[in-house]
Amino acid sequence: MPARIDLEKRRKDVVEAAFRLLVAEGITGLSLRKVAVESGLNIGSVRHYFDDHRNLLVAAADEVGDRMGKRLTRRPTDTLVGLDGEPAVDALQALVEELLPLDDERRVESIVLMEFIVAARVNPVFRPVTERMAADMRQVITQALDVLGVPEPAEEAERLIAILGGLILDAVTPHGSLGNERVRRTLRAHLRSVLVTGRTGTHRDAPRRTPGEMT
Amino acid sequence: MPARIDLEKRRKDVVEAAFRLLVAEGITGLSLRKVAVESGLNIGSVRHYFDDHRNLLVAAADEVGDRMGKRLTRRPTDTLVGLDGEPAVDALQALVEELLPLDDERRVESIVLMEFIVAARVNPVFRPVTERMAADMRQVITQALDVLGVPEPAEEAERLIAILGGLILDAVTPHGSLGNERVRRTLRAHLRSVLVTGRTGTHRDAPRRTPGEMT
DNA sequence: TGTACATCAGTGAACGCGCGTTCACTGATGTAC
DNA sequence: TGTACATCAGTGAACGCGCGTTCACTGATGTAC
Repeated sequence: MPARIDLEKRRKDVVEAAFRLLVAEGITGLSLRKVAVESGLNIGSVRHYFDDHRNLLVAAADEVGDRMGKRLTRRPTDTLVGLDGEPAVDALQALVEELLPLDDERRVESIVLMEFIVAARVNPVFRPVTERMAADMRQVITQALDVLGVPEPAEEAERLIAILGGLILDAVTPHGSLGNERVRRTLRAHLRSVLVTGRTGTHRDAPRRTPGEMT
Repeated sequence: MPARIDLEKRRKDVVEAAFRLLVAEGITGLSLRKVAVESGLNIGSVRHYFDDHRNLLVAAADEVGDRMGKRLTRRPTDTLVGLDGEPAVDALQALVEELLPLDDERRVESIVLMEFIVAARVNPVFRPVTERMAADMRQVITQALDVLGVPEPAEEAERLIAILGGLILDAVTPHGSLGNERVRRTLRAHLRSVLVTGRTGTHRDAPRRTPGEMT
């Protein structure tokens, strides 16, 4: 046996370098040579770890898929049981903010994710990852809304997921306008409207009464 | 003077070919050679019309910006004045559906738009177009909501724009799930919640009364 | 009316470059005996 | 304990390819006179 090297660790290092390149230059900039330079390796070594260019791309896509998967389960939906009103809004906001580019780490992941989602339209290689992510997200968010007692959780999940997609896209891309605070505020306004305003018998609605019951 | 050719018409033809390539292969596939083949021209001719590669890309981005601009003003916000309840929902839905990829024409535009929005993150050349589009959209939608009497129209515009971005992204990209009908349904559910449910003194809320006034 | 010419739409070969891939190679290390 | 060898991490030159760009060129046509 020759030197047994931690192949997985090296691969992670290279994928990390790939992430940096994706952020700086987009998927177009992700050439084997640039990744080699960025990770301090010889181009031959990069190829040694990943076999070919396609495999490197897929490895990077898988990695971002794994990270998003972890983020989705970081705040289990069980803890939402029984929450109502503002506490429910807070808890759901925390769950969902895991997915938004509100700090450097999440920003990198969101950018990488967007690059692969858009690339997947044209390159089928990325579809398994992006489809899995979309399905996981739908499942987790639907369940969260269901646990919180939102009527029609599947429909509301669709709407919330659309908002998340739009917020991520806008925050990542330089239309400039959408700073962290505005992202948070827009999200909160939506969650409030779903969890509080939308439901009958809660805060903003007058309590239901049969006519004549009052006074 | 030599043969005066309709230079603008030729440029449009080439841009049209560029759109087709963007749909088929993404921005990566938009090489001068491929555009030449796709538009039935010599590569030298393409260069003759656009000077260089960058200019061709910018011309395509400008074109999609122009088309989106036209779509934004196709249904003037004046016509919304005085609408309420379901007619308001219908009218706003019609306005906003102009921007969604619900038929081939709009689908092409949405795809091209997404490609340039994502590319703009890394390539400053496209920023003027994407920023102008974002600003126009914000302005038109804010005004529409305002005219319809929605409280906090700016905040609601932000939320609606996020939903539109997410819906476009999902509809264009092959997570597959979001067919035209689901896009329409999700949008309608949102518009209804903003225009009907959300406002005090309208359908779902009991009319406001000072305590004791009842009976 | 006729001719010379300037203009410019359109051509396509040739260039250098960065790319992914191929491949023969080096050398360190664990194992067999 | 010592030696020969098999294994494989890691190297980097060389390849063919598609790219954007350059550039000298053709030829049709409108204008000047």
